[in-house]
Amino acid sequence: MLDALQRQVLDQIRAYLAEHDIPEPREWRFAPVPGEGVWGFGLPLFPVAAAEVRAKGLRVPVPQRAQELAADLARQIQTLDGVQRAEAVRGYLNVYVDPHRFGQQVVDTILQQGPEFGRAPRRGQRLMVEFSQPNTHKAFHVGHLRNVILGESVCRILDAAGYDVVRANYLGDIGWHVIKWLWNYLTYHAGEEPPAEDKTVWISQLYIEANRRLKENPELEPQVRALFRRWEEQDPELVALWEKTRQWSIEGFEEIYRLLDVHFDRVYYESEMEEPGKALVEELIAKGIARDLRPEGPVIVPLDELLGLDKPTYRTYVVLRSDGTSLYATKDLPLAIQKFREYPDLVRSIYVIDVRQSLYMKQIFKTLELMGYEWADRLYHLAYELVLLPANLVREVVEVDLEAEAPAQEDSPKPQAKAASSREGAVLLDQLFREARQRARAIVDEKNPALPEEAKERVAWQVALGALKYSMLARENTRFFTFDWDQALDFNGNASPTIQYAHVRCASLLRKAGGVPEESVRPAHDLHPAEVALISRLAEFPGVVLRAAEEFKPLHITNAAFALARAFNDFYDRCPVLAADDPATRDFRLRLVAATKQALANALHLLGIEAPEVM
RNA sequence: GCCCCAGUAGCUCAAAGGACAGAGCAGCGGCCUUCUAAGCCGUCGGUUGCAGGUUCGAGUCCUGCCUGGGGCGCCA
Repeated sequence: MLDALQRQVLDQIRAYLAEHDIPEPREWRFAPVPGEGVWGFGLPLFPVAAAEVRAKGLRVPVPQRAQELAADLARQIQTLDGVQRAEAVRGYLNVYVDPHRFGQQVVDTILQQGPEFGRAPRRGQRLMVEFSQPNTHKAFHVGHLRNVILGESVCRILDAAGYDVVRANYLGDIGWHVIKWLWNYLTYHAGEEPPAEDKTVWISQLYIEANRRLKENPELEPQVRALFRRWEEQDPELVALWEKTRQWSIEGFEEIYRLLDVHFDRVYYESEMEEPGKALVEELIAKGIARDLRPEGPVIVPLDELLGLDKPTYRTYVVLRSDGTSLYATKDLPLAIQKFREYPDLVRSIYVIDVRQSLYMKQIFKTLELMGYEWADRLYHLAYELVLLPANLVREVVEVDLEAEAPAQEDSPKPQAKAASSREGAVLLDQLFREARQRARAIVDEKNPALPEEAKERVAWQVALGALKYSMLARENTRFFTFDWDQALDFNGNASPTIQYAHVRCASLLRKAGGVPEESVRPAHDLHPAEVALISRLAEFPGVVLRAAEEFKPLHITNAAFALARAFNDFYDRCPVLAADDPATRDFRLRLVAATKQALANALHLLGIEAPEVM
């Protein structure tokens, strides 16, 4: 928001450097100026000084030269309109701006832009984000949650950064797990229908049951294999059942997506990729990219060999089983092609998939490159680490999903035997949601007993879901998330309720004031340090959004949102608004509060978290 | 054997090669006849896994180790 001023400062610096024959650094990056109650930006001059010393062979220590340059520049920049003060401090050029003048600008901008604040102009560039990718006929549990929450937030951030985002889902609607499920259904549950509620639970129970039966009676396996053959032959009756049961799963997923406030623009089905995939494998063989070892072996793509790499890098992978049945790789290749056929203008095709598939993703991308697809370099694997579970939860997950992602070792990282963790089936989503809601509800009852019942329920859900989402987003994508009730549902400190609460406080103030003064106000009072800090946090926000989009990191948004909430709470504590000393101060502060409320809401929106009016 | 990720305060985590490594939780001590205390203030807490190197400057980059996790031709 200080962009224009920063550009002017840079122009001055550039002119100075040119005049003194000093090489320009590759990149300029301003940092906030340190100190309480001041606002501005600083620039380290060490890189410039180092470059000059090197270029001219000076015998001056770099820090000393940096300080000299900073001092020289400070004198010039001091005179720029909008600069309150410029000074050289230990090699840094610090430029302070007038918080009265720019504070007014920041507040005006936010109030004028409203929900658009923090959003960049449209770029006219489209990208696709594929995420969630659940398997039908299986459970949806806490392990799958991180993907959905991360994917959704990244989409919102990219959209805010000006991209047109296509949200894609890819359903694992066929494979051994589906056939096992159908076998169990046909043999033991023929004709049954899932309950209207909890479809997913019912479906996952049948899946668990199928696995249990096969584990206890391995002699039944030929039945499953026979069923798989019927599927391969596209037995109409079986296909009809598959379609019907798949729909049950899909309805269950849609319910979960609705609860999470997630939606998709395009859904691909794994089953649709099978035939194109097999055809593609033949093409790969014909092109000499794949090697057909059938019937003794599978069809492989020997990437390292094709690329002439001695060191194992891309290695070799299998694209088709020796019996001609398909694998993930068989289907991922045509899927990538299909995406670009539908959306040839994608500037990026992003896959939100856990980090264990990094090598596999590289293999797929490289194969497409070898096939000559010019868009292969636009494919991007957005990797995230797994959700770990405390040891006493792990067994339950394995129970739920016998092909679980969770490491099933008793000594998995950080086992925590907390009472809250020992609940039965705590990892299933509906139970997770129920527990979260209950915990939030207990706090709402305690904090705000006067709230009407309906509002309490709504707030409890907003808080519960927000806490869950925030706890998963407020960490580096590449770090493990160890699920823990007390931590995921911690409502204090660096957590979403703190941010929501700040939003509520803003709302409350504005309600009591009876609205926001409409006219722009230039603060005339001495701005309190807490006010200046709050304003500077507000001004940072649009830049944070762009950075979060560049790096696909909602973490930057959580950091900014929490810092903003803290700055507001500090302001709230120290600066009376309704009872301000004079009407002008009150008006400015009310507008500042309204701007803060808007910024908090916009930040929460990017995280997929609701901003309540009351709590 | 090769590759990827992580290692920062007691715990969970931040920190775009830049100013004194910061938050939260936990602990201790304060602040509610004044806009919601889901808050604020203070305090305690650090050899950033180890050893070198590059740089004016390294938690961040490079090399080598250590520890933990993950991946590596018919799993998904």
